Amino acid sequence: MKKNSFPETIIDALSIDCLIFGFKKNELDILLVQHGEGISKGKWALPGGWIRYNESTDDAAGRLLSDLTGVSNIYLEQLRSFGTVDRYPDKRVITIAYYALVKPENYTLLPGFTAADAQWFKISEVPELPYDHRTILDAGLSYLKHKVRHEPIGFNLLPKKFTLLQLQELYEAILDQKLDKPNFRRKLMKMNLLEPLKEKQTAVSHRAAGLYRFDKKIYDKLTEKGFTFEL
Amino acid sequence: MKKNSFPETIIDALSIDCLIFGFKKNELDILLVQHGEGISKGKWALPGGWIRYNESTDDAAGRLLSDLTGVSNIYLEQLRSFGTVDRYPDKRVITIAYYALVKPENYTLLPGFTAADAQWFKISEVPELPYDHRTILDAGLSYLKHKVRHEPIGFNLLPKKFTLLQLQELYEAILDQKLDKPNFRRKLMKMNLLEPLKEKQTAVSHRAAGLYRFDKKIYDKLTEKGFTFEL
DNA sequence: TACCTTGTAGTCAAATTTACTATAAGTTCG
DNA sequence: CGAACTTATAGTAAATTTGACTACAAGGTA
Repeated sequence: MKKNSFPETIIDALSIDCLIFGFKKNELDILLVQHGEGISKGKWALPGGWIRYNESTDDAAGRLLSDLTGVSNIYLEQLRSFGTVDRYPDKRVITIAYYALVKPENYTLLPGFTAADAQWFKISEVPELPYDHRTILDAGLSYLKHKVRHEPIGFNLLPKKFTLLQLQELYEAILDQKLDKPNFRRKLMKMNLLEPLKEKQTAVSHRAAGLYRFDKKIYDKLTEKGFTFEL
Repeated sequence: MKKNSFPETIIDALSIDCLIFGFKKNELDILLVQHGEGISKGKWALPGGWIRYNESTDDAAGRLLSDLTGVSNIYLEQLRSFGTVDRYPDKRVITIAYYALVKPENYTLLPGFTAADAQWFKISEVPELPYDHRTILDAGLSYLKHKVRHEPIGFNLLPKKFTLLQLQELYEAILDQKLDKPNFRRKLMKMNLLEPLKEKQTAVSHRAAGLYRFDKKIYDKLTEKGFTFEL
């Protein structure tokens, strides 16, 4: 194919916007950046950018994400594109939205970003967003809510080792409903999806819970045999 | 916003491709068109086209669909975009894939199309497709398989009035598995989603089955009350 | 040691699923 | 006409899953 001679050249009718979700203190968070210029100056918005001629859209989203967090092995998937005529002022831009799930280990932003540039917000405290970013966020939230029940992606929001209660509280936050502890526990355990570690919680002022790990290899093996994750 | 002075101008780095599904004779079908020019000349491919500056991507997909079928009230939704660097030869083009579900009533193609231009293919008999169209088709099929179990969209592939067996056979074709007749029937009926008509099948060489209709208003009302379709 | 808090096991009725059997209502063929 | 056939529709019963609980264990704190 004809390669563009300036690989940094971008496709100007098409952008990427990222929904970067995190989970801490039993709250779902989202990472926003502050715009330095343009009519949305000073407003918090979804981090985004442009696609270069020599990178796939997936790569472009990955690059933007790693520019913010410095990490590249983060769960990242396309949501869908948003293409109404008037979504962006001044010129026609269609955007492809991606969503990412970030573990607490990767919560720190790349040095160079200050709290004035990029910041985690609780979902319930997201400020007014420019363009159609609120629409994109709502679409992402509702997709997350659905997806988390049919695929084991929630683990990407927890540390590598976690307790069953942490997992339950994650689900309660995303699905926005209380769950019964013994029943939740039993359901998960019956799936044979979680690998129980020989470790326990430390530094807690109550009986320490056992730690578990999610192993994608186990999940893939079960899936081959016809297992489907449902919660 | 700055309007483009030539509304027919298209965005040249971005295209639309449509997965148009149909269902007949217990087989899932897809509509393909034959390319008249370019390196894919003579090959059957997904119908597609370009997005104009003054239309949303949804509208562009609707326009392409109605150009083929002459009908505009067809179930149509975005799948997702495909944006690898090399997916299209000669220049960088990212495509947004849409999928549509077509009722038998709308199976006839618009006059002007001959069998040489556009044609329904059984899913199991789709020829080799150009570019990444096979990837797009597979993504659409797997999404359809998932979606049909969680939302009542299958009805868009059946005539307005249908029997329970027709519905069951539709599900069997999409999910690729046999289902138990009495159990399938009971499950559907318990949802109170299907409106039984006072009519029966005609011109069948066996006991005529009752006809049913899917009413989106009923579904919306149930959904408000917390009902979720699951099969 | 008493008393919190959270972890983990177990119980049991209700609801749902699964795998069937049975019967009804038409058609077709001899 | 009636036996054979096909599909429709109703029903049944065991097995499994869900939902709402109770009970007890294992720490830590005062």
